[in-house]
Amino acid sequence: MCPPAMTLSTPVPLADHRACPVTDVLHRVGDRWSVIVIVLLGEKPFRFNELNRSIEGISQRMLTRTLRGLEHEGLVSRNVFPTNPPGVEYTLTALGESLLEPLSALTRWALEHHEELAAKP
Amino acid sequence: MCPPAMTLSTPVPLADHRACPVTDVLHRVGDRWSVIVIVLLGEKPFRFNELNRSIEGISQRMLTRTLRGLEHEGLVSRNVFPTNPPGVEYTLTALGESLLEPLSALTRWALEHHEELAAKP
DNA sequence: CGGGATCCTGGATGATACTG
DNA sequence: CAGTATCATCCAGGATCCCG
Repeated sequence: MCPPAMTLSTPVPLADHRACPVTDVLHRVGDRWSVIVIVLLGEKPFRFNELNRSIEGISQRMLTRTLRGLEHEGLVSRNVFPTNPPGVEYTLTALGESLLEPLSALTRWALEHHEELAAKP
Repeated sequence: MCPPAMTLSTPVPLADHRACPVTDVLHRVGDRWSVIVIVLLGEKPFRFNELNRSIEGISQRMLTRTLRGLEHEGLVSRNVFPTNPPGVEYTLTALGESLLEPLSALTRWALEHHEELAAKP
């Protein structure tokens, strides 16, 4: 790696994911929840429990971890409103929104071809 | 999920990955090696050990498993030549090649923005 | 409401050695 | 050359309880 800017085949050290931007990004976003959160936040801002309810199957713990991770990477921003009771709103950063587009390319492919993918379980 | 074909926010059951094509695809391809293999095979056919040498850090075991997985999903095809010594060549299927395009969208994003991603380790 | 802390499990991955 | 087999390890993820 890494394609297509770098010449492939000509070996490039990639001991860990960070050596390759593509693999790196996939590892940050390729987990079970990140993409779902990003796409949801691409629609509108969400509150914590609002997200928790919208994403079936996610645990509080993983939602917290996912949001913290995305926030830490600069894809999501966390805005606290000192109301009563306190409210926390999550939105995409500009960087996060820019990811929406390439993600939708994958989304389209998935919707168009997922039936062709053989051997589910 | 699942965007954008389905209305987001309006909860859709996604107990496991298979409930959402996008998440499903990300889970099949979002592992540590699959994308690398796919992109490499997008360039030209590869032999087993050729791949093994081209992908730094991969173990024989994981290369085997990754190839088997991709083959099983119909993204990669395995062609055996009963020569001496026997040779095995891996190529992308049509489906596999079709994945190359959306993948390159992510690739471009990664190359353009990976520096903006904060907090490596 | 919006989390944090703790314990635990399975699956993904690696190292090493062996084989047709 | 192209794998298989075995054992060990690591970490995402779930369950549960607690807190301001």
